[in-house]
Amino acid sequence: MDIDTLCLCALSFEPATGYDLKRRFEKVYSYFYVAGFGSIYPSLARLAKDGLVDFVATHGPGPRPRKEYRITPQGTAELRKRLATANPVHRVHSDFLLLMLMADQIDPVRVDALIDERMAQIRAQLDALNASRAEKPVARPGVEFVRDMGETMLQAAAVYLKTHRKALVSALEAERDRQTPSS
Amino acid sequence: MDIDTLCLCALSFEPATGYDLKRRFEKVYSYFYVAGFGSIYPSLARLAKDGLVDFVATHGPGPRPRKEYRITPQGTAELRKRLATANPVHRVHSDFLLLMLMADQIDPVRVDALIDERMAQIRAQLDALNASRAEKPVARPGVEFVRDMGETMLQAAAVYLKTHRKALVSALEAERDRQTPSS
DNA sequence: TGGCCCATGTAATCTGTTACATGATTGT
DNA sequence: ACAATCATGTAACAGATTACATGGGCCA
Repeated sequence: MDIDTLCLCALSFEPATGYDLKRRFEKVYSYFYVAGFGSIYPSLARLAKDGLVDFVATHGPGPRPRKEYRITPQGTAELRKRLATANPVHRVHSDFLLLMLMADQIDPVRVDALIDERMAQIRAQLDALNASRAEKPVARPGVEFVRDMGETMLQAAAVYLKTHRKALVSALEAERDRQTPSS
Repeated sequence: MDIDTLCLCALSFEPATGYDLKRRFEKVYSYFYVAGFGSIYPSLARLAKDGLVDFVATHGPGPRPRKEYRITPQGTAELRKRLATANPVHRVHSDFLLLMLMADQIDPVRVDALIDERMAQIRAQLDALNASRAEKPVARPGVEFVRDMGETMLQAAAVYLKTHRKALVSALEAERDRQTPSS
C-alpha cells in the first residue's frame, strides 16, 4: 500500500489540502503510518492526473493557490479495488528496541533517558488519539476498531516500560560495578 | 539506524554468515526489524571494507566461498559510538490497520480473513520468540527485556483481535444488510 | 519586528526491495 | 529424481526523506 492509496483513504473521509492530510496523519494515523510533505504533494498531483481526486483552488496564503482535494467516484471505485486485493503487511521498525537490546553497550543513565523519551512519545500518541476521539464521531466502524487497538497497544507498551525499566537499569548498573568496583 | 549498524549489533553477539544473519533477524529481531539478502550482503561488504568486521572464508556449498563474519575491535568501538548518539525512532507501518480503518469498504468475509491472517502472523512471531528463548541463554540484559516486551505487545494484539473482531464484522454485516435488505 | 503557522511545490539524495544468476548438499 | 536448504552476490527499480524555495497573515 503506497502513499497514493493512503491519501485516497484519508480523502474518503473528508476533503482536505495536502497540509491538512499531513496533520491528520499525525493524529489518527500516526500510530501506524507516517508521511511527509515531500511524499504527500507529489502523491496528490499523481492522483489528480489520474482523475482519482479533483480539487477546488482558492487563493490561500502564500504564492501558490490553496487546493482542497476531494475523492472522485473513479477514486472511490479504484480505492475499493485496491483494498480488495492489498495484503495486510504489518511491520514495526524500532531503533528504540534495538537500543534496548544493546543496552549493556550504552551508559545506564542514557538507557534510562531513552525509556523516558519513548514513554513521552507514547503519551503524546495516546493524547492525539483521545483528541481525535473528542472530534465529531465518524459513522464508520473501522475507525473505532483501529483507534481502540492503537490505544490498547500503546497502553500495553507504557505498562511494560513502567514495570520493567527498573530491573533493566539495575542489572546494567550491577554489571558496571562488577567490572569497575568503585570502593 | 541503518542496516550496517543492525548487522554490527547482531555480530556483537556472535559471528555469523550473511545467511545466518537473515535467519537470526527473522527470529529475535523480527518483531522490530526486517532485512533481506539484498540489504545484508552489501552491508557486510561495506563493513568489511571499513574494517569494522572481518571474515574467515571457507568453501561452503555453492559457487562462492562461505564467509563467516566477526566484529573487530574497531567495529565494537564504532558500534558503541553509534549507540551513544542514535535517537530512539519507533514506527509502526501497518497496511493491516489501514485496511481495518477502511473495513466498511471491504467485503466482511475478507475482513474476517484478514484478521485471521494477522493472528497467524502474531502466533508465528510468538513461536519464534519462544524458540529463541529455548536456545542457550545470553548474559546480556537487553535481550530478555526486548524479548519480553515483544511478547507482551504481541499478546496484547492477539487478545485485542480475539475480543473485538466479532463486533467489527457484525457491524459491517449489519450495515450491508441495511443497504441491501435480502428479505 | 520577529517568529510561528499556514500552504505548496521541486530536486537531490538516500535507502531498501525485487528480481535475477549460480550451484552444491541433504533429505524423501 | 525432485524439492528444500544452504549460500553469496549484482543490478535495476521504487520509494521515501531532506533540503530548498516562496511568501502572506497573525500574535506577542
